[in-house]
Amino acid sequence: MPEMSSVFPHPDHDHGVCVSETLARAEEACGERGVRLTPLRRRVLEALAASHAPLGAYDIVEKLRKSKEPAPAMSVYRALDFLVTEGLAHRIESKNAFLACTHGHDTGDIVLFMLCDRCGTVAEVTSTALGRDLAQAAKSASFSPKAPVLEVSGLCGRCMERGVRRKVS
Amino acid sequence: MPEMSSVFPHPDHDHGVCVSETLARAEEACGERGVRLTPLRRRVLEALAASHAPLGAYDIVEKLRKSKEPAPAMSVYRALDFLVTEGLAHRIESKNAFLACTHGHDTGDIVLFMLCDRCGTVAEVTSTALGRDLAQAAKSASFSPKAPVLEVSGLCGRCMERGVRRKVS
DNA sequence: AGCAAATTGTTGCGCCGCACAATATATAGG
DNA sequence: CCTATATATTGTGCGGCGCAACAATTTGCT
Repeated sequence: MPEMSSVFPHPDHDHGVCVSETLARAEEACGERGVRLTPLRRRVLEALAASHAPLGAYDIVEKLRKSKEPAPAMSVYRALDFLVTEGLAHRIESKNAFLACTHGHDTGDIVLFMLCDRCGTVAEVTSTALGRDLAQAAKSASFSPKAPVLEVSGLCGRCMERGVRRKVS
Repeated sequence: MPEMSSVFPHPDHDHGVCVSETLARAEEACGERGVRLTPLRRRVLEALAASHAPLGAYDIVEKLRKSKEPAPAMSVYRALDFLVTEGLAHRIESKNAFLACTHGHDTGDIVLFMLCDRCGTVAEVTSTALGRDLAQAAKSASFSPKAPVLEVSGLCGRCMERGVRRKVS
């Protein structure tokens, strides 16, 4: 059982696979829980899944505006709320942006986001050690933790080697 | 050497001490670094130090508006930027709010914020274990970390015992 | 069809911060 | 010491983002 469950995606990989897999898992999860993945929510999740860099709400509004069925900002926000609540997407607090959850972890997992300042890509990793220390720190402070926000900005390996500035779709 | 360097402040302690000590350290730090702690910046820091709950920018604007020398929102934002840059205050990303740094840690320390959802108080703790695991996780992902954001919301011990909802000044 | 609940659309307001202008402060030369 | 120039700080106007409140619509169920 590896400590890390994921790393940075390669910039040239096939997004179609991520998108279809993410949507498939979302459909299934919603079905099980008896909540509805409406067309709008599906389209928002689709937009998120097509990017491994976090998208701002208005980035999505813009994407939808260019498509056949635009949606007002408020509706996009609500769809994002839904997706985050259902664990299908994450909110990146330090960027006020959102990210599709690409590898469905169980709720309760401790997730750490590494944000590359240059290419914008995000690695979503789970660390058991981090979770243990977090619990330990909370215990020492008599604190009962609920929603951990663990985000680190920096440079991904690829951007450190090459000086290239290539944004991921 | 304790693992944790600080916990939640008692709601009934003397804020005057926090404020004066924080300002004193700020004066000194600015003097050493050759940057200026202008009256406005000082007043903003003072407002932050008087509260152990994070303050939004407009909370501070409001405080200043009630005082003798109001300041426009933009100026407050700039003062906050300055304070954060100089390590005299922290930005709480998950709340879009700011907090005076009350116990000057060296730059480079890994800091974890525990935010009480009920009373709003924040505990600012440093964990060496957390820092080690964070570095380990980064290494595994070939990631070069820069600015860690570690925030956990939940309930502080005091709020868990009593059901009282008493906001800290 | 008819009703309750959920979802989406519309309006509006407050927060956030950029870009430019005005002012205050530091530095150099006479 | 005084002024001129560069630098740093603060003020103002404005546009974009985030979201609350209410209205309109759709969906699920009987």
